[in-house]
Amino acid sequence: MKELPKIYEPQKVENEIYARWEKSGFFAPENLKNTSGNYCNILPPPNANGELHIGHASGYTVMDIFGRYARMNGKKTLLLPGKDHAGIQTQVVFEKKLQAELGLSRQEIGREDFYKKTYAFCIDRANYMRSQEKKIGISADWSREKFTLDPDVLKTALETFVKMHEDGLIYKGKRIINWCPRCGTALSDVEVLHKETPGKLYFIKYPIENSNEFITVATTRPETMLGDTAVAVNPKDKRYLKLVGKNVVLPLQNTIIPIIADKRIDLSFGTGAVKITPSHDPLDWEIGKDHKLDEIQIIDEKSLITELGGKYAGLTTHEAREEIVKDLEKLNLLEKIEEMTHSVSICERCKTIIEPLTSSQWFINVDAKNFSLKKKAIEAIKKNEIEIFPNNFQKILIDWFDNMRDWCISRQIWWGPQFPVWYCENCGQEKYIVSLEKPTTCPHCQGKKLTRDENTFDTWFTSGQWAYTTLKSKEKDFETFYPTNTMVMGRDLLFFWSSRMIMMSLYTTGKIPFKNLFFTGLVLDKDGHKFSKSRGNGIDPLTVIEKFGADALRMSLIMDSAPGQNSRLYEEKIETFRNFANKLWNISRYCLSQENFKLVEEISKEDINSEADRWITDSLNELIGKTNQLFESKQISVAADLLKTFTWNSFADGYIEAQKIEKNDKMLGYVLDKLLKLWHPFIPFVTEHIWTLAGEKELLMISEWPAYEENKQAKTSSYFPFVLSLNKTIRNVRKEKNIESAKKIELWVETTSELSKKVISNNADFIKKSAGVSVIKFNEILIGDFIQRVVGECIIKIPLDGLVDVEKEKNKAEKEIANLEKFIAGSAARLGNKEFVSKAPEQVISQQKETLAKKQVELAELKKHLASLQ
RNA sequence: GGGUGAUUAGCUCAGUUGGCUAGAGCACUUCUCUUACAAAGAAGGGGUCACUGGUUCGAGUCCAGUAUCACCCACCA
Repeated sequence: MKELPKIYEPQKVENEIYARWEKSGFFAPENLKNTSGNYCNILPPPNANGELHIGHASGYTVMDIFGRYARMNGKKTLLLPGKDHAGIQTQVVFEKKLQAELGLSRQEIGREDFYKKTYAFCIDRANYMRSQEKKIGISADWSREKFTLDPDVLKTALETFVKMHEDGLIYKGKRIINWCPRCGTALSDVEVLHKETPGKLYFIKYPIENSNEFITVATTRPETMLGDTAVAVNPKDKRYLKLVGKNVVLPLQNTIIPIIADKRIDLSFGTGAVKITPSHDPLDWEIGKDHKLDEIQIIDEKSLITELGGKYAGLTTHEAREEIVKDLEKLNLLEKIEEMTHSVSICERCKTIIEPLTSSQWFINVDAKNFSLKKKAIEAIKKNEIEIFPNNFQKILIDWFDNMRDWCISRQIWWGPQFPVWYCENCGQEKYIVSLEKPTTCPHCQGKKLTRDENTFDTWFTSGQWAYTTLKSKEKDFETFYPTNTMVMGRDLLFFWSSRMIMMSLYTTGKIPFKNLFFTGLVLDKDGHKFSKSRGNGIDPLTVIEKFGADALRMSLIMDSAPGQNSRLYEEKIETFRNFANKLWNISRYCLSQENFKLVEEISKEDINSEADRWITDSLNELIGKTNQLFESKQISVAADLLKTFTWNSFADGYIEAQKIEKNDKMLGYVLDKLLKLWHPFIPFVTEHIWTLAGEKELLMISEWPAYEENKQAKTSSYFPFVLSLNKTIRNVRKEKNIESAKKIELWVETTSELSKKVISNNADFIKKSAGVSVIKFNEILIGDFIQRVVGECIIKIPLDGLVDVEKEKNKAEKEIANLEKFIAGSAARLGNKEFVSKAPEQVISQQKETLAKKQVELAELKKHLASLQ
């Protein structure tokens, strides 16, 4: 056996290990042998415009852990990777790049060229990101990797548009939408953020027609009054009841507009009277529609006042506001201005203030009569067809669907798939043709001059179909793997993505897209802040991997966190897992250094010789059972924690130390074999590396997951822990009395328990060696100074002439007696309680009785001890 | 305005059908370079599980309310 380095160096082996996995072909499901059942996770496609960040790494780790677990459990496993073209975001990123590097705007290079260049940019980024994904260790099938703009993927997505249009779920209409003046496009509701901003509330007096009276309205945006077509009050508002039905003269515009009543008006806000601007406010637009009010668009798509704004035409909204306020003051129509904070809508991507506008856009009717997307989704979720982790997100999602409004899917950007919609020069915009291919003639007038709709799709329209557009690249994959098993995503994508996938999939395939939906929380920095460029607190996954190894990164991302909960990442934390990988490495190094060591899959009864052997095999079996359970309930961080405790405390500190005295190489090989397998999903690199060093030819990645023996008796497994606690007690005494490690001590045991005696005798060598004991005596009379402790049913005495501090010993004993008495009192009271005895499960009662008996023995011994000290 | 989550050791957090004299890692104290590992080993200190009630034989765990923090949603003109 060649000399192995003392310290595990992931940097030197990870790339090579990944290359072996890839070369083996086992990332592709069809190459896996003896499979039963399928497992599929379509990986969320990251935006192909940058690089991986720690959030991606977090999700990928979770997916890979589940994927590797499934593969080792004999499932035909497919993790399908991909990239997203990410419409608006990529356009924003690439426009900046274009400006910075070439000083050009997209308009200057033109739509076609811009598209080509952006495409090339995305492909380039995708290649780079793929190399990052491999570094993390994702066992994905790269031969199936997809891009949202791949022709086959896109075709499936666009076919959905055609079908939805045929089914009447798509309509084009002039409605109020969120307009980003910087991006120059409409946005859906979820792409708009709200920010609390200080502002002013202007109280403006509107003169009532043919009267000297006024009605005062309050607004934060006085400039929109140019487009007012009504003033509304609540029908229950007694203050204004008599004014309903009358008209007011709209100041500055001098038009006559009505006073209407609408129950959506809040009596308590402002003056209770609201100016209605249907063209520039969502609520006003709805009220306007219901009351058949005119829509006057006075702000254009560049945030400038239109011709309809009279003398203010051409001003920016900001300039117009100042002018209007001045003019109102001159007319003595401005009653007052109050300071207030209100929430302002901003663009999710570029943070520009959103301008609500009426505009002609394409929408999906999410609540159509023949197929209500939202109702179908709610139904599926309520029926638990999709299990959501954490479970409480179910309610949040249902509430969101309940309130979902029609989905605006058209964007006026250049980057993204264009609508498969055509217009004929003769027939105009009203009579459009929906068709994947460009029609040769207009079906209405046979005209031949056809142009394509310039709109591009909302990114979420294509990524919302990702679960099946990817699989449909190979029809057989779709049949085999759909619906998929697991979907993992960040909680920030709850509304953006999970919701859309559920709706779109139910519509197109009639089935849910995935059976399990697992949300990861946000990864935050040490102080709980989000990672951001402006804060400069980013942690680059590759830097971490270079410094600590991919396994350490993976562990630090999934530990200390429950589904949907945020977690914090910082170097000290990553370091502890680097240390763990090194511990496992050294455990293995020790095992490998043993003479006839090899990994063993099975052991027989004859291989179990000592208390320690029995204990470790029983505990290992129990560990496997618990790990399986935890995997099933998706509690991977708890599972990893359990594995860690077993590996470090039970195996390394307990078993291996004992095994040094009573050798059993076969047992070492057995436990290590199982541990490498159990650990593999979490820390695939170091486990695969050790596996190979141990002489295995097949890859650990496709080895069989350890079997749990359900009916295994574990009666004797508590004997060895008793030996360990005996050891600990002796060491504690040594420590307390400052006995140098070279000095041997005697151990006098007093016990009536034959079993305890037997267990101690059986493990005498181990106790002697590891606790520095020269001789063990049973039930003999000891004369002279000694320290006494109680362990289980034994009193142990350690003769120490001149070292015993009687006062200290007394104090210690008294304190312990008080503790025990308190516990015994409580326990006895419980057992004396008829209700407890009749209602608690048998197991709890017997356990309670057992503990009580033990503690009573201890107490009696301690009291004897105390008496002897008097 | 509505909702969700959090509140457990100095710090970061686990604790999923209620059975716990409440756990881990880091940090801390003391000792040890003992032939797998100082990125380690050994021993130890540290918590009325935010608060108030309730249900229960039994509550960190379930219910109701309160407080603080965080996040999300919203058509607050």
